[in-house]
Amino acid sequence: MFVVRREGESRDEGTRRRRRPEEAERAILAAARSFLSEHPFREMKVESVMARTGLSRPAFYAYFKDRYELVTRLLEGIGGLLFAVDRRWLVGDPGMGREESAAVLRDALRGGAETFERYGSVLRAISDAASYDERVEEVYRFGLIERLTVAVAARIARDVEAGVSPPDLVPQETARALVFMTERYLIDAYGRPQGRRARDEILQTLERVWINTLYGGSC
Amino acid sequence: MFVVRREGESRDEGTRRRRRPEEAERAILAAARSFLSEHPFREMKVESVMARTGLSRPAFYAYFKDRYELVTRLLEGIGGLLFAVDRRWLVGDPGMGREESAAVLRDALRGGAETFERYGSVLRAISDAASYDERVEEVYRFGLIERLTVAVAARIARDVEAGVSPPDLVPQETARALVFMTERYLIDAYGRPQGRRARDEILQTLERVWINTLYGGSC
DNA sequence: GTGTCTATTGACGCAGTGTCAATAACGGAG
DNA sequence: CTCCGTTATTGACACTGCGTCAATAGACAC
Repeated sequence: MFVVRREGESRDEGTRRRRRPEEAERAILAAARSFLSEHPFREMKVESVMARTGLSRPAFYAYFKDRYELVTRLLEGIGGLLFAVDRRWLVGDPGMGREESAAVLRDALRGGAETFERYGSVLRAISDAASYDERVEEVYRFGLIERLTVAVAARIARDVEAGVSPPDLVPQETARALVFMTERYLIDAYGRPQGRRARDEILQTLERVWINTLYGGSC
Repeated sequence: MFVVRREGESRDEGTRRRRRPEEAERAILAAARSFLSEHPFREMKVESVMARTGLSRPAFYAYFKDRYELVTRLLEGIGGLLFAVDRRWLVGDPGMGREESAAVLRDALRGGAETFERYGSVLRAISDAASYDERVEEVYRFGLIERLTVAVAARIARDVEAGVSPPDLVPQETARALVFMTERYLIDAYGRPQGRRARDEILQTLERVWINTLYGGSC
């Protein structure tokens, strides 16, 4: 007799299935992503993630310390993306002048928005988890958001220095305000299963706030 | 013999203390405020709040359904303040022109910042709790933040109509972005026990973003 | 003093967590 | 094909914090 088994299919009663550790870990991460695309972080119990893997709840703890470590692992890679898409503007030379600076910034914002469009549910989960757990807060708020803020502040400082942006701008504070706005606004737009709003209006609005603040008149 | 008892002092072994329901409720609310001025919401257990009242943990449930109802009650009153201080700008007539609109907006932002300076720890707790509990999310995100957004959007729409703000502004989206920014930025600045930053820089930054976005050129 | 009302609490069951010793699937050696 | 060591997996346990309820005991009226 031959018994054909497909991936994830349960076996005859009373038998287990054994995977390579790396494979199980990836399965758990995938299960978490899948769960978060349907439910908010507050509903993510270890049990409900493991139900999507065919493994038991205790197996989870062989791979992750707790669900906070799990979401932290989901952030890996995504965080880097946010820097990557912004790099051209972040490290750019303000010598290019207002018009070109604004154009490059526009590209960076478009890239950021695309990242949120793709990974919105995970980013929303991390942002939520940051208020649940000190270590997630460390990684997200201080490791990612704050690092982005510092990079943006440095660029703003150079713009002020070059006379492209008005001199009464406080780079560190302005950067913080703009980064916070972008984070919250994009999570709101793309972080929920249901309500995805008009892409053009979202980008147009972000561009307007950033560009008028940095490259508008001193009014 | 006379025994002098001060408020909150424990009595002889084995005796209880009985208060008027209203008094007990106020004591619990005060204990929660006090706790939140020292610890983040994630550490607020029913037990640790009740420890500050001299009452037992189960007594809590005679007054509140759970800790989420507790923080919701803490928001009452504060939410109204945020509307009150912004009222002059929110209901104002854009016929006054850019300069005066900007001046009134500046006042509104100052008022909002003062509210956060005073109630920062509670507002931070509510904002955190909103990701823990659906009902808090309802009250805070949709009841307060969204209502503010709608009011701001209405004012922006009038500004656009009057030609005070540029015509390519999307009122609803712009309002959302600005309100989110202000909320997160002020919670960051005033919501933690430790780090209160320079008041002037904070206000100057908020003003700049709002005013350049709404009353700056169309750039 | 006696009785009534109700604020208060000890004790319970529950949900979800994190751990560990025992189990059994896999893979290599013979 | 069989044996055997490694280790992925899990049943069962203890623990934390929650929400409930019947029983207890202050306060006040008479």
